[in-house]
Amino acid sequence: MLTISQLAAYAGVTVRAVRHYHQIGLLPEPERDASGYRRYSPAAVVSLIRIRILANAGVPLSQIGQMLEADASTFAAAIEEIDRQLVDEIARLEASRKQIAQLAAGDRLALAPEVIAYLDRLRDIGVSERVVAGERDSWILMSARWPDRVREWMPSKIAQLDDPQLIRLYRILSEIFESDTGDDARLVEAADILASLAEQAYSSGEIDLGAVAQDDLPFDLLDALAVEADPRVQRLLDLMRERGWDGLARLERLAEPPT
Amino acid sequence: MLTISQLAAYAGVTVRAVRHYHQIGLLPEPERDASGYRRYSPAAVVSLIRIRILANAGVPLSQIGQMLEADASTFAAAIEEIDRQLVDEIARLEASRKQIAQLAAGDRLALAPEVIAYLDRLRDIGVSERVVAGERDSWILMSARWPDRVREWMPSKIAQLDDPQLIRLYRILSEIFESDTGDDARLVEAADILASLAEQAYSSGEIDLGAVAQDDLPFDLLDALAVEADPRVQRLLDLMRERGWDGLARLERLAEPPT
DNA sequence: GCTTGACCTTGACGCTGCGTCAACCCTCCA
DNA sequence: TGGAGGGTTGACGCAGCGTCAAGGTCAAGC
Repeated sequence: MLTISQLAAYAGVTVRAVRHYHQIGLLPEPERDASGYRRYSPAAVVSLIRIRILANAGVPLSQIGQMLEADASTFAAAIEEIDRQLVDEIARLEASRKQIAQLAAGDRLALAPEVIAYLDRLRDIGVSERVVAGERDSWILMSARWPDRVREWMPSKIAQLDDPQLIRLYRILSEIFESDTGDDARLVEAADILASLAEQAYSSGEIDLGAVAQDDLPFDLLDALAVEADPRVQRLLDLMRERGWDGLARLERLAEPPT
Repeated sequence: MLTISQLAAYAGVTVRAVRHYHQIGLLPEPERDASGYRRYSPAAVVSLIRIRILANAGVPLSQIGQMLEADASTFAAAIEEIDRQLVDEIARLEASRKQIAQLAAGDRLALAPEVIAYLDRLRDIGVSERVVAGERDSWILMSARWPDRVREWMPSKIAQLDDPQLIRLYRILSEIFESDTGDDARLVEAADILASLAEQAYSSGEIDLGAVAQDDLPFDLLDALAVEADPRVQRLLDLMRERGWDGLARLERLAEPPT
């Protein structure tokens, strides 16, 4: 007859594990000796090892009991199911590794390389860090909402940065938000350029980001984010409304031009 | 300003998860409105998404806070560590899949194919199912204790089954344990053969399972297992002692032959 | 006979990342 | 004004044990 620690040692598990198996009814409680100690027969070692074989194979403890009693076909089906779950879990971890590799590859926010390129391009044309940070946050939101489509959109966004009007717009915005003064004339100028660009896009039938913009991620959120970062953005929004446009991240023509 | 459900929806997580992040201090609690509701700024969406990016990459929540504040090299080191853990975990699951494949391959106890072959061989030479089951349980214990070495030992074990004396021994044992009578003459015969085989092995310098037998897995356990399966094994053990041998699973010559 | 150390007992909390009630309050809309 | 659909805190549950806590027991040496 064996004590619990001997049993555990033979089977290569901890005493605590054995007691746990008793608790959940996986391994039957043996008789106790006079002092209340559990006393095990050698056969218990075999039972315990069989349990561990299944547990090591990834079978949840809650299923092991049934599996040890099951007939061959039931057993095989259960095994297949467990294997499917293992495959899924492995796939999930592999996906995590890819994510982590992206993070390690310099970019701490897992933005697509195209977005990184876009932000770098902004810096190249003289856009201030503050404005770039605002753009970055916006693209973080966009990437979270449309992780796949963002990469498709970037080439045209990058191409647009060749437009001298757009470059001028970004530079003005940089100057405004780099300074602490409320330079309203600059804001008006920015609004004019923005309205002009919107007009061009509208007449050429170009609809910035496609139909996705309709309902799903309110572009209002992006605007609100910008306003929060710098309240002067609110003034810019107002100026745009005066010019017949609603929003900023996504411009929409107002139904009725305000009086 | 956003409610908690809007925040959660934008970031693609559950409300419960957001509250959990508050609880563990990962996401700062926002101001409450007059009725005690949490009200979030748009920037909170970005914070939350950043948290999720790391979490999805397999970073434990407890580390995400520090990682978001860490400098580049600390961050990189942490990433590397996480990746190592992911690799380990994947390896563990792959190992489980191998185990499971073995189980699916017909053998429900994960015995090495060599052991299965040995047991089949026993059946072929006419050994009864009961005795084979006893052998199987013994090899389950052996495999648990020496998972790698068992496979090396089997070829010689299988070769030994060509010995007519051994075949005869196994057949006698089968007859004994298949019948319900206490046929002592048969037991004596078995003991004689066993002693003779032990003598041969001893004189040829063959030490059954090598030095492993010394201390680690008491072969007494195997003997006790057999006695438990059928008490008549005890008589066999006694007979062997009379013949100067101790044990059964592993025979050892007694220092002093009993009087 | 006494101490000491190793081993046994039950009971309970901790870990991870939330899911899922429960019981109650707030807001908005028909 | 009533009901649906938000929000709030608090608590338990999940898997598989690890790890105290607070004792009782056993074998050995003095």
